[in-house]
Amino acid sequence: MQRVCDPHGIGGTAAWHKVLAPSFYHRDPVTVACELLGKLLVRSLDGDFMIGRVVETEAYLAADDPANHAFRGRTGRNAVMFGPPGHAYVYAIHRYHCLNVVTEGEGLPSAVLIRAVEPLMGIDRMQRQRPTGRLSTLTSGPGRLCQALAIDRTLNGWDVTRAQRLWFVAPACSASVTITVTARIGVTSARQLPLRFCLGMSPFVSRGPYARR
DNA sequence: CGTAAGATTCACT
DNA sequence: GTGAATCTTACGA
Repeated sequence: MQRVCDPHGIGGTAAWHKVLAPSFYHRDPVTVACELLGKLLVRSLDGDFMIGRVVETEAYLAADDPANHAFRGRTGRNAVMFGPPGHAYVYAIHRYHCLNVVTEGEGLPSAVLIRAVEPLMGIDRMQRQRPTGRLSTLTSGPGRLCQALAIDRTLNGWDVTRAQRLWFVAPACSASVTITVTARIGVTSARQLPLRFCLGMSPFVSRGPYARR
């Protein structure tokens, strides 16, 4: 079992966080999307640590999901989704990037989009990449969090189970969470499917009644 | 090679 | 709520 120390004590005193292993991602995207809520996204850059708590995710299914980039087969852009689970699928949209984690594997092109995190650590470093007056708009959106955490295409295909550059951990202290399920944001097809998952009442989500301005 | 579309964000009305 | 910015990717000629 791989572990990483939390130098700032996020998650409680003397916290040791378990790095999420390949088996965590080797499941269906809905399960992974729900279980990623409350986990910590860790970005290591130039010796700095940036950490955010995952508060909003979306699942993109391998079958019968026209909103999935892989719906019409493998292309240069979506190739990572056809690879092993636990790797980052990063793509560009307009001026921004979006971070996904590949799930399932076995040639099933499914993934979970990370839509929002709550900034916990390395906030000064995040603000350097994405200057905002308010903390509530620093990482509340898929493009925003990638800008704040300096995530771009150079991380496409990156193995997020190795605790280098970009990875996820389970906090040492975690409480049970309430999950709100809604339709996905921004997609132009399969708008009805309930595949967006938010931590209940978190003000750091991108949209919804609890999103802070 | 040209063109259209997009899992976004921001400024503005 | 609406529209523009902006740029990569996909696809057809």
